[in-house]
Amino acid sequence: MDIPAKYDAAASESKWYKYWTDNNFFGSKPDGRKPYTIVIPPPNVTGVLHMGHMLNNTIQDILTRRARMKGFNALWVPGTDHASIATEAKVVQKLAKQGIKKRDLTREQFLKYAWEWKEEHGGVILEQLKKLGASCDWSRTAFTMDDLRSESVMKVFVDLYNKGLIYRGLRMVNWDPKAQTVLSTEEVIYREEKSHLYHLKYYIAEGETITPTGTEGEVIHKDDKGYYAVVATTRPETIMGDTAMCINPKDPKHQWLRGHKVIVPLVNRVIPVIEDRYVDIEFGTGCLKVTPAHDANDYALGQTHNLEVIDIFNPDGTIAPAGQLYVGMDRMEVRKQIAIDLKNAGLLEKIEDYDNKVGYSERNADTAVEPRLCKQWFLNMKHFADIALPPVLEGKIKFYPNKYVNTYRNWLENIQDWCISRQLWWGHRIPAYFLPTAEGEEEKYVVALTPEEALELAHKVKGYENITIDQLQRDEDALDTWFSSWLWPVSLFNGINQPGNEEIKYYYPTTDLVTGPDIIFFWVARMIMAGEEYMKDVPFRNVYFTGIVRDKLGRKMSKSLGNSPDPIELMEKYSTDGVRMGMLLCSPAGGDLLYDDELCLQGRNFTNKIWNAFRLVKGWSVDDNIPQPEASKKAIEWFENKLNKTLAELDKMFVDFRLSESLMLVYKLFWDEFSSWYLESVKPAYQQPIDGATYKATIAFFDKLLEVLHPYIPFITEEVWQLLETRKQGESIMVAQMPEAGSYDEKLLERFETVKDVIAKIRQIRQDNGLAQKESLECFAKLVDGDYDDYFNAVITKHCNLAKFELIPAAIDGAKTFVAKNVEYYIPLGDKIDKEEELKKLNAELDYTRGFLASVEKKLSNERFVSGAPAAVVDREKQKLADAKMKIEALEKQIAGLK
RNA sequence: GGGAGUAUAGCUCAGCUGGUUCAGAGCAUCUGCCUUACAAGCAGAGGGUCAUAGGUUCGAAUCCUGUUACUCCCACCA
Repeated sequence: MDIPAKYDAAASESKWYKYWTDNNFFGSKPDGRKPYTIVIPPPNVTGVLHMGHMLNNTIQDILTRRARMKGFNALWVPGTDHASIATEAKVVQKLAKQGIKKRDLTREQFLKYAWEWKEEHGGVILEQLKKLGASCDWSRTAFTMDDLRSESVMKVFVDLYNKGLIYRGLRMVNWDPKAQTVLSTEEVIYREEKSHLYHLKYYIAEGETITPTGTEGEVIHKDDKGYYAVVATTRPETIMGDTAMCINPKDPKHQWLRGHKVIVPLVNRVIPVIEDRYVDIEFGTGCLKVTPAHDANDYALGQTHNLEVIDIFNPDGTIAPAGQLYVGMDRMEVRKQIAIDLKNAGLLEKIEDYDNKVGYSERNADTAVEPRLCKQWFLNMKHFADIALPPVLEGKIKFYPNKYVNTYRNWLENIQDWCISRQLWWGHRIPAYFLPTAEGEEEKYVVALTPEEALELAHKVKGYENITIDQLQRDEDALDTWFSSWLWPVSLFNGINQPGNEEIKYYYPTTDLVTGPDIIFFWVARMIMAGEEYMKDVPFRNVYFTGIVRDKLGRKMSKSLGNSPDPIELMEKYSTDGVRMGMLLCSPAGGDLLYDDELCLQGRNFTNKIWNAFRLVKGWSVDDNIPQPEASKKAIEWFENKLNKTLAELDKMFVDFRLSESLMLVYKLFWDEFSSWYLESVKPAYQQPIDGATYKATIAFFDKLLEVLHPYIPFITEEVWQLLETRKQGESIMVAQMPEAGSYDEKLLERFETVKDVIAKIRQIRQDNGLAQKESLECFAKLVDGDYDDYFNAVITKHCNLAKFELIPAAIDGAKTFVAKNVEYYIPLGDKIDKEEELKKLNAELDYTRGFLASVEKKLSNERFVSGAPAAVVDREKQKLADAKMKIEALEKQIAGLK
């Protein structure tokens, strides 16, 4: 066979991916085997692959491929998420470029554009996953807005409404003025920002007289215009909505204000001074302006003190007519302008610098969220917290790393109701139908799957017995995207629409979930809720939380920093296998990962190593008539044991999701143990044939190694596996059986470690004396104590090119010498030996050993140690003592001999 | 403000219930080698008061307490 010197990754990748899909190796159907199931965290349908996806999906693919090879019926279900806000924003943006405004379109027209966009850009990310080698069952590709999923969402909404768990309520919610929709509390991220505290003068209303109360520490402001109080605020633009000023009743500074009224600056509205212990006396001036319509805390104050609510903002964040001033201006502009106007009016005392935390939309980082009072749909979360907490606390679901259990519990124990409605069109439209009502009358609605059913329900409402279907007004709002994602593990198997069907029974609960900790609340927790609610069982057994991919300086990867490499380019540069390895090499279990291109290089170098080992083995000619060399026989026995031990260790690591470590383990197995030790032990001399038995064993080992490596680096392993032996059409490493860990002899492995030590020392002597490998040496062994272990001598002979390797009774003078275990080794080099140098070395070792002996003796002479420590520990120390004494004796003899 | 986590070699990390995996791995560095599988390589070497101060113990990287630094999550004082 003609083997190219270089491995052509690109050709191999497309060839084998096609081969796998052509043979439907990724497909899964329920059968008699045990299932292994992963559902993909659905990426945004219009998204592109980033480094986080690379990591996440590499891990999922490793788990899936390994399970498949372990004999499970492995299924990895792919799909995409409609990502309501993000996608709608993109579509709006695109339309804006064409001069089309969303508000000029009907819902149907807009959705037509949105679907076009989805068809055009959707699925790119799935193609990219294919390049990564993802072994998803593509025939099952789902979309959160496809028919089955949509139907599931509707059914669940109606069901939860009927159970009384979904309700409609007027609440202070987080409003995104750019997307013009409400957000859930989880969708708001707070950022520290350099801001200002504006100190504003609120004059006491005309006619009010001030009498100091005489309280110690009282602060009364007065100027030529009268008495005034100072309010510190970060948001002067909201003063038009002020309906009270609030002080702490215990605040000594402001006792004089009690019971008075003050005038809102510029607006000139007279508002009461109210008292509430909520106000922090120490913060700012201790005076708080209360704007019930635009701050959650102020709203709560307004409720207790029965304050008027003046909403001064339009949905887009501009000032509404109710604000009276600055009508039509954007809130941020108003903030600047009002500061100037206040100053000019002498109403601004000062401006202080202040670090403030401002909420932003998670999906829309440049627009500050505005607290706003409006009517929305909510899901009662108390019930869901109650059913979702036990499975995690009891260990029915395991989190890796475990620390997230705390995070999870904390969230569930302090949960707030979930605002599930969004003022968007791209999404699942809420199946609620409003009944016609008179102006000012309370709203009435029914919830049903179809307009027809809604009409039936409406007819049962008193006074609506005769309305027609046209009079029903369906709610314009869509549902939060996560309201469909939370059903994912159930809806993918149609478990909502067709409970108890064959697929849901077989695949549910799924096995592992791989995702980022950033969506533990958004998604993981809610899937557990939905799973428990609808399947009465957990949606998955294990959740593996990946870290966040950072650059090597520890910064988050972001578009704006430009420190995020393009995954596709990486795969082209380092090969897909190389990048997969690179991702995994830097992902410690439970920590963030500091990504560096160097790691992909290391990965690519590894595939090259495999390729070269393959070239070596495949280059051998086999002669069944020559006897098997002793060295080969022993090396095979050793490697067999080594392999079994490693396989056992590997199994353990996978149980604990220690994937990065597992890769390092097999990396070393292949590179060090197999290539450097095993192959060098069995390698025939140049252009000499290899015996049949050794060849067969070597191929078998190689085979197994490839199989073990396949989940990590699927392409090169398939390529080499296919070439290593004649394979039948339709065979593939990805459906081969994963080698099982057999028994192994720990003692034998330890003995071989000594062998490595001896070989290394002889190599050192060669190097020190400039002796080429071609030049053969003689080596003599002298037993110091115990039994002589010559089991692997043939291996030593082979590695070190020894012409003679014998056991002798007495020391040899004037030879290079070293001690390993209980044997002294002598290598006569004639006059080449440098006595001075040798003595120096031996003396140094002698000194060290004596020091070591002293420390052991000290320990053993400590009676408290001897009596307190377990017998086994004491025995070990005694053994150390004996070994050291023996070694000292041997060294002393050698030194004497040299002299 | 509440909580969680981390601190071990230049870098990234292992080191579980204290004692032979006790000071380790990979990468990087340095020194030899173009030795017919592989220079994208081979053979070696150096490098750490285990953040810090105490404590428990015969014995601590490991357990406990304090301190410091960093990271993350939650809450949100205008």
